[in-house]
Amino acid sequence: MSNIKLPRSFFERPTLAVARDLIGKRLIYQNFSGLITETEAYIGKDDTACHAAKGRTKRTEVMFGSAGHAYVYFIYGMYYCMNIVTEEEDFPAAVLIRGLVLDQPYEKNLDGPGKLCRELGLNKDQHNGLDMISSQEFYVEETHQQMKFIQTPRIGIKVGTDKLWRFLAKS
DNA sequence: ACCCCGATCGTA
DNA sequence: ACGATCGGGGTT
Repeated sequence: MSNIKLPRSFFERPTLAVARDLIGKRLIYQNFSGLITETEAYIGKDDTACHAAKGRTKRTEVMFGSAGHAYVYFIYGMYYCMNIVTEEEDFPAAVLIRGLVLDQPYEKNLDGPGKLCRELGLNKDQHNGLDMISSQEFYVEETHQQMKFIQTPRIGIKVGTDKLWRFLAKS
């Protein structure tokens, strides 16, 4: 069991590679920990499904910042979704964390980005913009799980469904 | 000041 | 497959 926190260089890579490689890594938040089982990539201004496609605004600002920071946004009047910023500064991109299997209670499945944030208590006020590299209670850890995965179109969006930018662990 | 819609969820 | 839900992002 390695306790190696993923370094910023892990997130400063192409977003698709980060989204793929996050499958099977362990997300740590306070007393919660679990394996990431589902991710989606949102990549730059040319990706019409990406919030940053409309440009740099107050909401999307963190996506333009440095990699390894949390981008947490509010949606549907009642849910939060949590992403990790990727790539170089000023290139707005992030990986949405859509699925997590908790270690405790054993293999509790958080399948869905809203459920995941609700269960962990992640929200915009407290967590948007947090640096997941310098934090000691909110970060991603290396594992040596070799999880297989499949790629599919992204879920719940009306545009950009032509891209296979969703990564899902194979069970 | 306001309008409109959404990177969802739960139930059917 | 669909309706509930409603805050706030982006624009006026």
